[in-house]
Amino acid sequence: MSDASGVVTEEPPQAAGKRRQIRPRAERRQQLIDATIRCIAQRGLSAVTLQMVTRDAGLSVGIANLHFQSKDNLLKETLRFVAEEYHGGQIAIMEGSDIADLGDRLDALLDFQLGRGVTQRQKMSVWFAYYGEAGARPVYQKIVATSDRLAAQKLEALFVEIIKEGGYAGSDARELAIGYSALIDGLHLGLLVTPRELSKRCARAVARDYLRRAFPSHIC
Amino acid sequence: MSDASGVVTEEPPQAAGKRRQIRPRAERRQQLIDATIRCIAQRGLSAVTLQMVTRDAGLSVGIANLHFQSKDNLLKETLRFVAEEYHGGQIAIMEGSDIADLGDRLDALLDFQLGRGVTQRQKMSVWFAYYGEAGARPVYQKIVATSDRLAAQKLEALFVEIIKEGGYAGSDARELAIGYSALIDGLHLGLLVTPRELSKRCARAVARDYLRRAFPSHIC
DNA sequence: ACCCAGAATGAATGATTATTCATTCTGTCG
DNA sequence: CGACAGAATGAATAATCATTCATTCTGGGT
Repeated sequence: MSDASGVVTEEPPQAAGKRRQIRPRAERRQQLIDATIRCIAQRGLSAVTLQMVTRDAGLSVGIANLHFQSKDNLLKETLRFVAEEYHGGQIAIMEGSDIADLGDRLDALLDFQLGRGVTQRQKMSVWFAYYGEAGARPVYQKIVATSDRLAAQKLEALFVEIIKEGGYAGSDARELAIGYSALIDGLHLGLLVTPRELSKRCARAVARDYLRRAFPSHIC
Repeated sequence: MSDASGVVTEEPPQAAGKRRQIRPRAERRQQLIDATIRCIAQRGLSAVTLQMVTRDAGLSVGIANLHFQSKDNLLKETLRFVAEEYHGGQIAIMEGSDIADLGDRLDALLDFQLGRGVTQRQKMSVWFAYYGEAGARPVYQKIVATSDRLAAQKLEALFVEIIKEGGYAGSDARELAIGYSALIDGLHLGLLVTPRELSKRCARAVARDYLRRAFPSHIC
C-alpha cells in the first residue's frame, strides 16, 4: 500500500493519452447502448451497473444519467435498439424487392435469423435477458411488441403469397407464421443455453425442415 | 397486498398469530423456494431481494442464509426445482406405460407442455428469467442441461417409435425432436411476452399442426 | 418438570450502487 | 483572442442489500 521510496510521479486517473472529448449527444448515446449490450452479455442483466457500463465505454459514471436520465431508461433504450435492429432486419428482407423469387426470400430470411449477425452469443444474451424480465415488467413487453407486431404481419403476408403461389391447400398462413417465429425463438434459446447440444448447422436444418414441410415446392 | 379479511387455510399469514414455529429443514427450504418463485414472477429476477422472499414466506430475513447459505444458492436451488418439475413431468408422461397408444401419449405431452400447470405466467416467468441470465452464468446452463438432456433423449426415443410405427420415411427423429422442443419453448415465450397476440388455444393449435405434419396418421 | 440442541429471529454491519451536482474542460462563434 | 454554452467529470450522498451473529425461543427427550 504505502510507498515511501522516491518521488511518485502523479499519473492522472485517466490512462496516458486519454483526453476528454466532446461529442454530440446522439453519438454518446449509441456508445453507451453498445457498452450496455456488451455488459449484459458478459455479466447478465441483473449484474449490470452504471460503473460497469461507463467504464466499458471509456467514459465517466455521471455521463449515463446525463444522456439517459436514469439507468432504467438506458436499459429501456437498449432494448428498443436491439429489438428494432432484429425486427428491422427481418422486415427489410421480407419487403425488399431485390429478391423476386419467394423461395429465395425465405432462404434469405432464415439466413438472417440463424446467421452470424444474430446468433452471436452477445446479441442472444441481451435478447433473452430482457425476455426474462418481461414477465414482471410490462414496459419491456410493450417495447418489443411494437416492432414485433410489424414483423409478424410482414411474415404472415409473405406466407400468404407463398401459399397462393404454391397452391398449398388447407394451410393457414397466420398459424404457420406464428409457428415459424416461435420455432426460431426456441432455436435461439437452444443455441444460447445448450450450445453443446445444438449446433448452428443443426438449428438451420431444423428450421429449413419446418419450411420444407409447409412449402415443399419452394424449399429444396 | 395485505389481506386481513377472511381465513386462509393453506397459507397462514404472519399477520395475527406471530408465534415462532419450528419446522424441519426440508419444509422450510421448499417454503423459501416457493416464495422465490412468486417473487421472481412478480418483480423479476434482477429485483428479487432476500427481504422480499422471506417476507413473502412469512419468515425472518436470516432464515434464507440459514437454510441456503447464500442468496445465490437459493436462486440455484430454485432453478433446479423448476427445471426438474418441468422436465420430470414430461419424462413421466413419455415413459409412463399407462398410455399405450403413441398418438395419445403425444397428446398428453402437448397438454402438459401447453396446459394450465406449465403456462401459468408465474412458472413461465421464472423459466425465462433464468434463461435470460444463462448466457452470462454457466452454472444455470449446467443445472438446466442436466434434466433437459434426459427429457430430450426420451422425446427422441418416443419419436423413433412413432416413426417406426407410422412408417414415416425420411424423417429424422432427432431433428424432429429438437424442432418440437424449440417450438414449445418459442410458444411459451410468445405466451409470456405477447399474451395479447397469442392465445393458449392458438399455441396449442400451432404445436398440434407441427405434430400433424410430422406424424399425420397419429394426430387427428 | 426440566433441559438443551438447534431452529428462528432481526438489529447491526459493511459493501455496493444509482444519482446528484459543483467543478473542469472543450470547441465554437462573435 | 476571449468568452461562453454546455459536454464531461468524479467525489460525495443517500439508499438498498446480503450476510453475520448474539440472542431468543421451541419442542422433544429424560
